[in-house]
Amino acid sequence: MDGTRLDLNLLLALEALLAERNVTRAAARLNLSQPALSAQLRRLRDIFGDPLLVPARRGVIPTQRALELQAPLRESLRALRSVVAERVHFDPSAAELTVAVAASDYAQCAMLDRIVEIQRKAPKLRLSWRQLYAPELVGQMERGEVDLAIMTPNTAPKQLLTLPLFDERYVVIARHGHPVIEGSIDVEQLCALTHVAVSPRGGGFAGPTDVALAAIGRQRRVGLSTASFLIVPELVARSDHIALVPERLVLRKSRDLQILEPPITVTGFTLGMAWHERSDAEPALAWLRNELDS
DNA sequence: TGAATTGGATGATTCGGGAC
DNA sequence: GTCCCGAATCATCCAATTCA
Repeated sequence: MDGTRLDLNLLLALEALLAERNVTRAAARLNLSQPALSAQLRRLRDIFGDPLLVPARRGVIPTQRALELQAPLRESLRALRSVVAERVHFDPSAAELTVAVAASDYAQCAMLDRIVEIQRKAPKLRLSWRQLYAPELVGQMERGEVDLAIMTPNTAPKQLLTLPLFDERYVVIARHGHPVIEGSIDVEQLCALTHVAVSPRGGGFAGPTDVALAAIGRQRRVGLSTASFLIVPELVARSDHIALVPERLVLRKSRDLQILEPPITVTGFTLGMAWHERSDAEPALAWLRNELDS
């Protein structure tokens, strides 16, 4: 390899090519024309003495050498971006930008206080919430359609960087004046009453509650499945149904609902953030992540 | 300061492979 | 066989940089 001919732009080109696996899209990502990036790829091949990316059915696929380069290249560029970013001062009070955040409606609800505080500190910051769909998240972030995702880190795509924010637990909710439930609930009542369940993708009737019940040889009846978390407290408040929901969803709902300790152990979850390496050193996004984590 | 070099853009073309 | 897509290449031009 002839290292004297290597410049940073070529490494950025290789990074984009490895991420997109398509010369045309990688060129668009770098704001270059396809022939210009093709020429950079030619120089990279010349320098590394390896084809690096070879034509495939759709786009290009990396050679073994290119795959070996991918991780160290990512780390090196990340370090370089950090060095540059440290010198850029971000002023939240004056910053005018729009940040796209993917999250479930529960996650939006859970982060409400922090969002209000962030918008107080950065009044010109516009947050664009969009529905979280994990399988498309990496592509959305690579295309710049999503800057940050609020999700459980263990379900985040492996290509993304993650940071846990807080642990969440489940509580049982029932309406005040419920004919059966008053102040507490036992396993018999939990299994006898009709539940409202959330299935973000729609149509599902099983969740962590069913896993916990199955572990003790019991089951429940889900009478209503909804794709939205936010509607569940309202449904429970207006019916004799009950629900197991993340605690932060109903923290301010005790006037309308009884919030009860579950009679079984339902495994909670960790809510966190996920973001793409390309925005890791972005000062505004780094500031936002730091605020969400505070 | 002007020539040489470098890198990128544009437009056109070729080539290979897949879909129909 | 034809069409489409994507990669690669070529010719030409332009702007920025380097160097004598």
